Amino acid sequence: MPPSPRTRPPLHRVTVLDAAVELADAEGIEAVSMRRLAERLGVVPMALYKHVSDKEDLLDGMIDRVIAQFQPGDPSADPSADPSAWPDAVRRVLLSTREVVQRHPWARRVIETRTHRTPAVLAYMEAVTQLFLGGGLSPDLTHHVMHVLGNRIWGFSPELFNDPGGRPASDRPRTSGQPVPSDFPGILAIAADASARRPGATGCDEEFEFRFALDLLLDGIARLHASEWASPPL
Amino acid sequence: MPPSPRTRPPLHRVTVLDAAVELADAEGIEAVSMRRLAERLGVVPMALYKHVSDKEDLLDGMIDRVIAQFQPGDPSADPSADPSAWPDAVRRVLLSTREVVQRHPWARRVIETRTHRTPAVLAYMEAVTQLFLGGGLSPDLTHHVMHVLGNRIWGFSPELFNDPGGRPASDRPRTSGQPVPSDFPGILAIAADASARRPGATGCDEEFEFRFALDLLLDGIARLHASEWASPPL
DNA sequence: ACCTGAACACCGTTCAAGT
DNA sequence: ACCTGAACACCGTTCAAGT
Repeated sequence: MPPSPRTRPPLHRVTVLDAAVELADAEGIEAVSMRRLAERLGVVPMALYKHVSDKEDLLDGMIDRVIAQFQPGDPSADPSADPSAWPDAVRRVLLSTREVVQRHPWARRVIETRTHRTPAVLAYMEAVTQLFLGGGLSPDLTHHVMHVLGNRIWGFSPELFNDPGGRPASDRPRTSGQPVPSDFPGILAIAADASARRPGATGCDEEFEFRFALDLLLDGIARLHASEWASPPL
Repeated sequence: MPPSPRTRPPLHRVTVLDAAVELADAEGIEAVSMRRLAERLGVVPMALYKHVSDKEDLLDGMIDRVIAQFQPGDPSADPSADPSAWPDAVRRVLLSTREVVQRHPWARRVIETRTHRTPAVLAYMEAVTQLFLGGGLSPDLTHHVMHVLGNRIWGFSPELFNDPGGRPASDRPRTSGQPVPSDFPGILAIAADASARRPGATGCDEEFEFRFALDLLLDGIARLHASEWASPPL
């Protein structure tokens, strides 16, 4: 039986979000309905709407809770101390990311449908961006690298990269809305570089990014093939 | 007004699937419900169930119709004639794939949720596999390459690669069910090689594949960084 | 063989009302 | 401030019935 309203502590946003994450872990994302979630919390469905504005907001929040578990890299290691250390640092970050995503198998698919840049998403992107910039990569190369990793590894949707500057954006698509806050210097540096490079362009050139990722892969594969490939190589 | 049952030609599976694709293109995948689709076809919702067994089957069929548009490569070019031509051939295939996926923006996300290996999916994978094998890549390297491309480029789910052999598979996950038909020699060669290499293993080592993809990317990025990177390089 | 009608068990979300 | 009840407009799917 559900706990009586008198004994149950009042709901908070995190309580709701974490219960939703638990439910998705246990029974899959398609089991996460407002009604089932409310039932699990011993509450009537409408009670949830005090803590999330609608189901989109619930999903945004669930993803935030997952991304909050990502290790944004070892903060004790100063990347500029040893610029050549960035590949290992990136590898560590992404392998720990993968562990989190494996614990929440529904997360990647949900991340792919999000077009909002929540603070948690921005903070994570900023941390990874700093690894590359700190390693001496140019803002331009870092930008492309974030696209390759974002799309192919995390599942970030391309819209997430659109128009991070604070420009007019009157007829922007349904993406996000709010500009990048100023405490994400790496992301801002990349955005500034991109708009300096292609002045008229808002957002990114998806065609170019796709070809970049593809050629990067094919080039690597060709080299593996040319050398005497024998598994496992890594 | 909907056409009268007398004047409307009888529905066929393709008619239903193509109408669903059109609807998804026009109003997004979330607009594709059995009821809205039926309405668009001038028919009562239940009439659709003669042509698709349920909504999963509808989505499978829609993806089949999209994948059927993929160009499986230029069949007039014999890959073994010029083994070094495979990177260009792959590039052409994937760029044409991308054009199709761009025309159906909902497709990538739906593909990611499919775990069935429909004949169209198999035929496409077979064609790409043959490009690599024909270029002289080992079955093992081809296998890894298909994982990298499948996951990161097409959105194929990892389950799609599981256990393609015709082994017992009594307690296989909910994936697929039917073994690979024998007219996909490239896929079978890869599967045979994989199970010879890791005898006990059923399916693939996701951890290993992930590290493979990641290291391939990081290695490529490091080299771009080391050389004097200046965009556009491609 | 193909389609229909009524029904069931679900959804997300509104509004006005309760404490 | 937080939760509830009743209601609305949707879902996918069943079954038995129609032509």
